[in-house]
Amino acid sequence: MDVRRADRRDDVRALRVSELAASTEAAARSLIGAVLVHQSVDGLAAGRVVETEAYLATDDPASHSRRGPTARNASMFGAPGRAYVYLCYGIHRCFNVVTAREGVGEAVLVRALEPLDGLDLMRARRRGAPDRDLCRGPGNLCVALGIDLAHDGFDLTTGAVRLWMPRSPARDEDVVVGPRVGITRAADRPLRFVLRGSPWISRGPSTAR
DNA sequence: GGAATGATGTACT
DNA sequence: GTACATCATTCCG
Repeated sequence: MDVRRADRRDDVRALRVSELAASTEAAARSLIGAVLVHQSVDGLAAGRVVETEAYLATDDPASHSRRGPTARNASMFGAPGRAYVYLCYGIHRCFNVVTAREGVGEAVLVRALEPLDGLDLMRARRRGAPDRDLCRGPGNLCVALGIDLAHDGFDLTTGAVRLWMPRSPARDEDVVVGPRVGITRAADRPLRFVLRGSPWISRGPSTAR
């Protein structure tokens, strides 16, 4: 077990649900630098958010909420500050932070983390992957942190999976904005946010200076 | 190095 | 049947 617990870092503070609601794009930007922690029976694993994408309720044909609630996306329409975890391509899990008020259907997809705590646990969960890839990509980071569909709808302020906000928000010039990746519809909209120069990004040109 | 491919749940045509 | 907010592996140059 790591000595330095991620939820006792002095560079983060508790998430306030109200700060997510103003706009999902703003939330996606402000989540850069946040710390995501999962305390499970196997131990604690945590990483710093370095890549996010906003998915909106209106004029966003790439969003799961575009056609209203279903069994799968129900928590995306639920309370803000909770998790929306879904199965992607029948195999992978993707973790989102619900941002908009109940009934609206907006969320921020977390696409990559810088591993911080519980590296050995992550390595065991990611069997054979190099450290560089432990939390690279939305499916991979869920494996590394042990996040699965059971966490769908979890309250990220009180539950086993928690989100801690950076005390010092990333400066505008340290966040690269660009088009979302891995989608075909609305693929040109600048709704992806990346920590400039981070080596932990999933892919794409967003480490550009 | 890059492109193609298979795995496969959910939701749509 | 087809598309999809993915990833690891295989094949090719």
